[in-house]
Amino acid sequence: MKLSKRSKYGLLALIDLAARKDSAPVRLKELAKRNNIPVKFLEQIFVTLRNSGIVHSQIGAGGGYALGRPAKYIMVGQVIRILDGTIAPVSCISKIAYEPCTCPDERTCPVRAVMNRVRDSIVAVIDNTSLADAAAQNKPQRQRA
Amino acid sequence: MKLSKRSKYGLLALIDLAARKDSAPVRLKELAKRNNIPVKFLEQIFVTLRNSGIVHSQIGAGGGYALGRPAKYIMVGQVIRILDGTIAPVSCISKIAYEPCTCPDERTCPVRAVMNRVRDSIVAVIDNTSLADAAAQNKPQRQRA
DNA sequence: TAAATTCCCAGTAAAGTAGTAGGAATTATA
DNA sequence: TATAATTCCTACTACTTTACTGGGAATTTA
Repeated sequence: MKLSKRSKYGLLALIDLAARKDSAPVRLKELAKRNNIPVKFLEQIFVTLRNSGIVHSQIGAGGGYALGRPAKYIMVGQVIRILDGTIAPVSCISKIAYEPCTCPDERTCPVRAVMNRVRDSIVAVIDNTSLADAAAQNKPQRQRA
Repeated sequence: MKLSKRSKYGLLALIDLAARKDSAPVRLKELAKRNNIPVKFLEQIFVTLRNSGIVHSQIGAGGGYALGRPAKYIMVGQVIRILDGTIAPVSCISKIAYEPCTCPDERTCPVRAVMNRVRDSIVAVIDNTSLADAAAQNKPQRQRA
């Protein structure tokens, strides 16, 4: 049930982008440094994100990355699916990456039934949380003692 | 976000046990065959389950495994934790296997915050579904066209 | 032209996953 | 008591995934 570093790093950097007011391109080096991520690894991650349209890039000196659309329209779930592949805990319930499993009868498989509910509950969170939501929730922390 | 085969196989076999009326020990061979699981692999899994008290075993001819307590008191979540380790998508929110992560500030880390909610939603499902529930829900299927 | 940046491809060490293999210990039954 | 059936235990292994690292080409700004 683990989130890969790819997704974790990707989300951290994207949320960092989302927290900015202007949409000027930000250098990868800066994103990496601020979030304590190996630069070359983040580079790979951002190429993938760019190919999916999550960010767009500006090459050359003074270049960098910016979000491809407003942060409130980029869902955490979408980022994870792009970077990690499917969300489904077992491949036999995935819509985008279905693969049959080895259980005797998929239609009555009780593990499949439970995992279906697990998947739904995960999706309910990550597909309803945008980068903007995520960026907002660490700033105005709920009151504390 | 994947469930390992270990957990999947373990759950399948346990739910199979849970679906039986009598509590006579069942041979591993039979459990493996019925659920299409490599015997030797299932053997390893059941040794772990036995060490955790989920099942108890009877050695020798005519021996086998039986649930350690009634199926309604064994939660799917407990089995997964035993076989796969922690549930938490990131180790920095795990109570049983906490490890610091690399983000600049764990207290305000937005990824951590989202993953906390993901973890809670997963746990809400798997810690409220017993083996008995799982065994029951494939038999009396909700009405179908 | 020089510096700064993204882009692209390849390699790699370590860990995790999903098993296999072989045999010792224990027990029921004939 | 012998035999067959079973669990128990340890070790090994092939494969895949993860998390990087390295080198350099292409592009743009100044």
